[in-house]
Amino acid sequence: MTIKELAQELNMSTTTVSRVLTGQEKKYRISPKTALRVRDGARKHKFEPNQIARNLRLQETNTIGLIIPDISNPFFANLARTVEIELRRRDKMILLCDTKDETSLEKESLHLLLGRKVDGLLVAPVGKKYDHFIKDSKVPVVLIDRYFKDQTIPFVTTDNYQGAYSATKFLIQKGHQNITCIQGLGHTSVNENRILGYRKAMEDHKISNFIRISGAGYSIQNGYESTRELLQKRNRPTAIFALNNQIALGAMKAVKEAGLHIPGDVSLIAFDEQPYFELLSPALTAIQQPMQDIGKVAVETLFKLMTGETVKNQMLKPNFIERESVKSIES
Amino acid sequence: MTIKELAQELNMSTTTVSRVLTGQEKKYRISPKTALRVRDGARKHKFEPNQIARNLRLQETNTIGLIIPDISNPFFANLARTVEIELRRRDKMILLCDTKDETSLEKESLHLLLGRKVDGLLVAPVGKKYDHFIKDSKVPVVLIDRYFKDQTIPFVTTDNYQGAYSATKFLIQKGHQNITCIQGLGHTSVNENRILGYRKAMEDHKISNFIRISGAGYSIQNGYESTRELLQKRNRPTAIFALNNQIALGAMKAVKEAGLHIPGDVSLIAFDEQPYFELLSPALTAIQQPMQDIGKVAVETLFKLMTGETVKNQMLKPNFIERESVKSIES
DNA sequence: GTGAAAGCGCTAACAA
DNA sequence: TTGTTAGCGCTTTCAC
Repeated sequence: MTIKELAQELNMSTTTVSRVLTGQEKKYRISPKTALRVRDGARKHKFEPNQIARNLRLQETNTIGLIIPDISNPFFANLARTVEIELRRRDKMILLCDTKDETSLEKESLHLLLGRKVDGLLVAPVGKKYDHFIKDSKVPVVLIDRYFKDQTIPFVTTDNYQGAYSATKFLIQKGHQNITCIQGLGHTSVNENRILGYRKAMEDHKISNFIRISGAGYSIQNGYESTRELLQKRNRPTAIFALNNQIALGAMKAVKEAGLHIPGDVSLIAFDEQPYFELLSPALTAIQQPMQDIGKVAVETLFKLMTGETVKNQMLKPNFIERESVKSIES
Repeated sequence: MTIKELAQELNMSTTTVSRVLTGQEKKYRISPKTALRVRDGARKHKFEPNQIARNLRLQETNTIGLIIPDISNPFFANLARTVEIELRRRDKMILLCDTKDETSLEKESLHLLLGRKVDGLLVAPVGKKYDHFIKDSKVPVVLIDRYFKDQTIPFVTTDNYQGAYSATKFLIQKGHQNITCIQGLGHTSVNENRILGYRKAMEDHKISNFIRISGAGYSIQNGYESTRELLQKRNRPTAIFALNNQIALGAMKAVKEAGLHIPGDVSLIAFDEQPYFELLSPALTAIQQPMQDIGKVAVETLFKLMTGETVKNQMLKPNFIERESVKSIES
């Protein structure tokens, strides 16, 4: 059923029907009687306005594109959930794209979304290139988690530098010196800042000779393989700093398979927190990101952008959770 | 830039432009020269056809609605990922709705999606009511994970009965009798079938007097609270069967907090498999669902439906993974 | 208080 | 081989 058919049935113009259905009866002083008839008719026929037609006419879709690297990574899954809830409150829907951390898929997603005339874009970019966001995107976009240096696209993220610094410092204070980082994707801001924090802590404590960075990729696989290699080294690290939850998982697996123990043989700290970390063997010491807040603030920022307000970048504070995966070393 | 503007600039009709841009130049025998000019012009101006207008005209949106109860549950996050990949291959996009397992939000989502004229619906329903899917949905829908008995909406799911039966049988063969189930949402088919499998195994082994079902909800919270209660009982179970991954997590947490041990004090089996299960303390014995297949088959089924083919329901086989969370009891 | 009609950007039937 | 035109379903300007 279309608005035209409904109007015909009620013997009035589509204009009138449209007006009451979009809540403008006051504005146009439509008689209560007419309004009632319209509403009744609409209900009776279960009339649901065709949003596509509406979108075309109004030049807005009430749809936001969400571009993330991996929805099966609990970090992003949780983020997606918060975003969904926040957007629903504002009567917007999500078009979801998973880029598998591939720039080509990211570009494709961007154009697909732009073609569908989304009103805004929330994106955790792959991070390798960003020209497409600068040049092609005519709609407001806010970056989540990862951002681009020297670019003006607003972002909301965790203070990764700070988080990594305090984790590394914690290890050092426990007596560790031979601390290796297993990193995610080297070109992402997230990774860079975590590395920077790690590096700075090492330098501040005069052990920059021990700085080692290994691996590439935010995956269980990478954590696993990198750790396997590390464990075979002559000068095996006493502590591993895994730069996300997946890497930490892979690292644990490798240690276990090697017949070694955490923290007895190696200590481990993870960036990211997950509900099951406290149940692992041993319970994992971790840096928790304020995920709820990230999602909330990102949506708020996007809406400000869409209404032309000025926005500022947000760097939210992480939270250190000490558990059992780090051993004290006597010096 | 619109197709009209582009056509004007090229001094030809929108028809011609449209035809070459939609790959119909052969069909209409458009001269190669013209086709080339169109393509060049489009590239030069970065023309991207307005999909909204296209959708309105074509009466199809190339969009599929995905309705799930909780995207932060890794089971559904993984499902979403597979679905995304499969749909992208077919040039469709996902509109994502998270219902928080609330029927009201599910209904709302359905109408929102219908209003946006999605071409099809993939839904893991809350399961309490389903009238809205039967009556209101004019587009093809396939149910994932959960389904409705006595209804004709096609579904793809795991053989939950079978999975639960074999898990229970496994426990019994290890000498357990006092086995309690912690369930998810009682009204879901998933839950019912798992309970049925559990029940049948208990009955087949003449220990139906030990049948106990506790809890309500697919959450960590529910697993935690239910287990706490169970542990305080005089006749505490020797084994717990957690009906999903979240419940299992909560159960482990409660056992740990009570100062007890798995499997020494209680054995535990989880429905669902997660990458970290093997790293928990102890490694969790689990029933693995073929998640990739579920997503793939669901998308295939939906497409058959959309092209008018006949489809049949699918019940995929689960896989039992024995690890360390079950103790043998001497009789 | 209500309605006629234009137009959002595209495709396709029909015409040439 | 190309173009004219109607129309997808809605909102809104302008007119009454």
